[in-house]
Amino acid sequence: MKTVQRATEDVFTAIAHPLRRELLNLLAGGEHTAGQLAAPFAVTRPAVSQHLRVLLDAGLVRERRDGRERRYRLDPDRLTVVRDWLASHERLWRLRLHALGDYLDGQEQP
Amino acid sequence: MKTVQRATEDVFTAIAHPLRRELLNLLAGGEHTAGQLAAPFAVTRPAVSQHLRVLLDAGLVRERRDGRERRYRLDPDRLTVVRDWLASHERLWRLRLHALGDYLDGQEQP
DNA sequence: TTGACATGTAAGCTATACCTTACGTATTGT
DNA sequence: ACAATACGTAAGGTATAGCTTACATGTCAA
Repeated sequence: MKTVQRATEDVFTAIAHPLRRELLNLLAGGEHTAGQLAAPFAVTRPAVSQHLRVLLDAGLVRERRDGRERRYRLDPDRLTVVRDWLASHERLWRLRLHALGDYLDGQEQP
Repeated sequence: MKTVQRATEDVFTAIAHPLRRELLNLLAGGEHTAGQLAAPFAVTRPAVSQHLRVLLDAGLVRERRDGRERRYRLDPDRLTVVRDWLASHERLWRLRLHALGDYLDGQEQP
């Protein structure tokens, strides 16, 4: 019986919400203040603040205090979790394709 | 004001749940029946069935009826959504690293 | 110092994700 | 025909995600 648990700091959960992905996209353009990040969206500023918290907990984003502002920047290291999962998946899939190809090759020329 | 909406068939949401990722991992090993997919987990069979539905809606998995069984297989095409998002992200980040590198190069040798 | 600003946090509401048990529906074997 | 099998779906409960408004905190500027 596999038991599966979920962590608040889960990267997959963090990138599941479209608004959070938009925030990451903005941050890919460089450091931004909380206000700059909140401005483009229809939701309230506290909502964005809470989304930023999720990204922080997931380790995707770092915070730097600068006077009365807080500047956020991307920390893309933890995205490797996603890339690795994706890569292992594609590797497995490729193996299966090869197996299928070999099988078909065997059928073609008996 | 950017408005952001969420779709049930969202791939990112589908892969957010660890159990669903486990299911995809199993399916990467080839076609499985619903029962085979449910067996390894601590949750009930209907729960797994509902997770499979989410994966179906996201287009990550296909269903084939075979007698009284249903066989599921991976359809990895839609994973490109994730890979593309990741790739564009890494591209942007690489640009930023280059920009930073150029800046530092400029500083080193004034 | 005092007021305006930038921001996070608290409290509370609503929608929904996720689980369970109970049931319905084909399909297979006897 | 009948019982067993392999499933999906319905109904309902509970936790929590995600939003809002109201408030607290720290900083700048006059």
